[in-house]
Amino acid sequence: MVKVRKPKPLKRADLPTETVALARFLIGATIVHELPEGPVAARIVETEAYLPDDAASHTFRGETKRNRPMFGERGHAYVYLNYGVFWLFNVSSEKAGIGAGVLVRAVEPLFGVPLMQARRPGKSGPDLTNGPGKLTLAMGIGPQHSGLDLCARGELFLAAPIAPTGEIGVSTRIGLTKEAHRPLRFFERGNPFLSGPRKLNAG
DNA sequence: TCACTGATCGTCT
DNA sequence: GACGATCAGTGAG
Repeated sequence: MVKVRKPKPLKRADLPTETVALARFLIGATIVHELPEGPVAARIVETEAYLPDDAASHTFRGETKRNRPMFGERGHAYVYLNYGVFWLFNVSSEKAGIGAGVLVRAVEPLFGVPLMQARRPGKSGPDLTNGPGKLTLAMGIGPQHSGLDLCARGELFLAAPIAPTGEIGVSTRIGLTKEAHRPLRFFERGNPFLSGPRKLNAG
């Protein structure tokens, strides 16, 4: 009988206290979600940093009811509705009182792939999770998780990498109209689950 | 492989 | 009342 050890949440003390450092740190880390149907887990392969002085960030104009989680201690979830259609998943990244976060843009499924496919009918392979709206759909992440502590053993949390992380590439962020020139997107080079145009993934 | 477009709605002005 | 950290589908080169 093989015992399967459940992954433990990352300790908050292990997370970098600065947004760009955290965005890099999270590449390769694991997202675990205990769905009612069973557990799903995935490896983060692409992130974007949204800084405190960043006009592209939701926190730029100050704290509101919606973006409050981004002003919390690092390691909390901020989930919001984008274009009225998709939920996007972020991790708060600085000390309490400073509004900043890291957007998770793409993941590589590790466990529970059939459950993910059930949530994205007709999709398979990279198409399952290679975008910020796709991965929340596949993994069942939604508004009910906004504000959740991802360093605590709950239904949704972050865990350490289960495999070595490849070389990290850097590019400009995707889909922005403001501050689009800043090199604040990070990704594992060569990973097939990356989002965005091919040329951005060369860097 | 890239460019373009419609869908859709909570949040803030 | 306008906007947006997206996606899927379509059509051109």
